[in-house]
Amino acid sequence: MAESMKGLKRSHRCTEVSAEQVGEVVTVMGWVQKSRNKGGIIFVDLRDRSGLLQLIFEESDCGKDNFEKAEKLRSEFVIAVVGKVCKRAGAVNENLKTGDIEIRATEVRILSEAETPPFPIEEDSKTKEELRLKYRYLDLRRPDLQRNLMMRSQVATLTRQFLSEEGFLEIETPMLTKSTPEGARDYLVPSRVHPGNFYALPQSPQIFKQLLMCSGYDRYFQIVKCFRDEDLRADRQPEFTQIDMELSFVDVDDVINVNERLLQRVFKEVLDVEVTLPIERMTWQEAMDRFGSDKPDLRFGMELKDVSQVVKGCEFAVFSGALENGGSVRGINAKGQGSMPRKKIDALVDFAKDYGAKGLAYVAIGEDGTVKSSFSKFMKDEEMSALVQAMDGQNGDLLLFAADKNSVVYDVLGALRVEIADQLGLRKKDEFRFLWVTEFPLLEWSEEQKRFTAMHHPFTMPMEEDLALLDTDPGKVRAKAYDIVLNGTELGGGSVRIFQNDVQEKMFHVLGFTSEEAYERFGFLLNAFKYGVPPHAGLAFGLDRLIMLMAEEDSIRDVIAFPKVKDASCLMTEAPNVVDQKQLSELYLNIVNND
RNA sequence: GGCCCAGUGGCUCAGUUGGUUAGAGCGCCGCCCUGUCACGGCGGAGGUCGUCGGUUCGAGUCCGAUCUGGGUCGCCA
Repeated sequence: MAESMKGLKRSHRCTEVSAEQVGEVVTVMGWVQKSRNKGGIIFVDLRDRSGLLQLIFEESDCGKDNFEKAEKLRSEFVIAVVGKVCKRAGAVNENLKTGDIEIRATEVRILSEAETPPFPIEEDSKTKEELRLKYRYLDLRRPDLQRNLMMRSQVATLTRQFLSEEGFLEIETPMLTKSTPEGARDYLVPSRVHPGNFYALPQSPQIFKQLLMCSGYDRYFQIVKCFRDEDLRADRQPEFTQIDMELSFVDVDDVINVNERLLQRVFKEVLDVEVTLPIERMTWQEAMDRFGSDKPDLRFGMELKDVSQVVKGCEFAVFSGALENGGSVRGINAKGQGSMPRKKIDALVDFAKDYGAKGLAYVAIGEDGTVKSSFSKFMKDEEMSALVQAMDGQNGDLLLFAADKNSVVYDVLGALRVEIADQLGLRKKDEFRFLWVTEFPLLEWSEEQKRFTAMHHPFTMPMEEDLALLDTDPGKVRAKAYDIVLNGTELGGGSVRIFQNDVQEKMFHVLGFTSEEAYERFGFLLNAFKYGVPPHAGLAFGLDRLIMLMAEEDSIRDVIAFPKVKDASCLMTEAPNVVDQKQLSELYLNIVNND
């Protein structure tokens, strides 16, 4: 028995009504948050995306029929109310933006009744995410998610504004495109017209945006969905959104400059947070040496120290063995954690093992200066004190050491550093520490494939001074690649692209592609480059991660309207799902029975 | 694919060393209440403890498997 809203027009959102309108008649529409029936007087909190507004019903104002309707109101009913804005006669509610006023209703219409929702529609929900995602349309009514999505919209709008002012053109690129099996796993779409052939959904518009540079569009951007068929994480979804851009006639500094100004604008306007420019920069090597990570969290210290020289020659086989195999021994100093219970230290050792460490050596320095260590029996006193001194170990500190090949040592200590900071509450969400990480290695050795693979992608320009190394020592070549890091999260990354055919061919050669293979995969790009290509460079932000950090959330699921769960399914729509045999046969596909 | 955590009325949880009719708060339903806003008062309904199997005289509680969700390693050019 839903009523029509005919003849009514919403005049204000809930919190758009203020004390300035006292005496005016307004029409508000929204959801019933809560009804408090006192008998002869009924209070109703009305909710819309702007917030809450109190309605008050008395029979003397609205008449018998309307009052009886008001008595029937339950949570989540959708109603329209006409009434007069009044100063509150009773106490002011300090918790509400509209806490000093109320609407004295003269007419109410029940536009839609509602069943009791399966979980409370409220801020800071305690309800299991599983249930919230099944009823996402109800979850999205909650104020925190509404705030997040409104913030997301604001950031997107500001980004468009800013980039447009900077001369960027927004250009769309195809969603149905060609698989390029280098990199992440593709989502595939079967072609009906070409039986047995497949489109791939883009992992990024990479090649298209480079072609747009070839075509003279100069500065391109796009806020665009990208797809990767890999396992999910708190900050990884199979479909996610990038702020993607590419610029012609530029080098590293130009890309960095325009993007840090974009970040500055967005953080100022959305959060009123000042981002001081220029944003700090650090080479990849320095980031690894100091933080054991290519995306260091600068909100706290606990930097890595290389103590290989200090422990050289000691009797501890773990240390000497690592050094003999070309590795290193490094440590971090967890200040003031010397009294950490053995159980917690053991948990850290287990944590380190997850990252490939065979173990974790520690030195706990008591408040009185006594040293407890997992390896003291292998160390002479003077060796131990030299080590403690090298780590700047004070009374009450906990020193943790990893000894292995460098990549493992970095991984272990980098992760440990973050874990301990988390335990100590050093990662404050309202503190924003940006960092550019530059000079990434161009290539990394794949043990699995027994060849070099591109660390960024195969079109990344090597640094000029390292070009010669491509022939002699490819692993040492640094790239004109850069990542923007915020609070230990990779927010985005990009590179200057190769635009010279000879360099590109050399790159493919190092990657182990024959020219034929390279042409088969990227021929249209290589051909395009033959007809005049400007030097160009670009960058892409992960919009979901950006909003997650700005909204101080722990998962990008909280800033995506309809996210997927861990196994990449959607709990609400139950996608993916089976399709009709008819649909399949049109695609010349058959149901594969794995049983 | 591996490891870790969780799964008890609609929601959030408690459930002692396995032992009679499984509890609480909120929500829900009914009645009452003209200034509430965590409204209040009285009354009421509602669960067999994710699922399957096992141990036991007896299992929410122990064991195994499995499902679901989360975190993470691998993976993510």
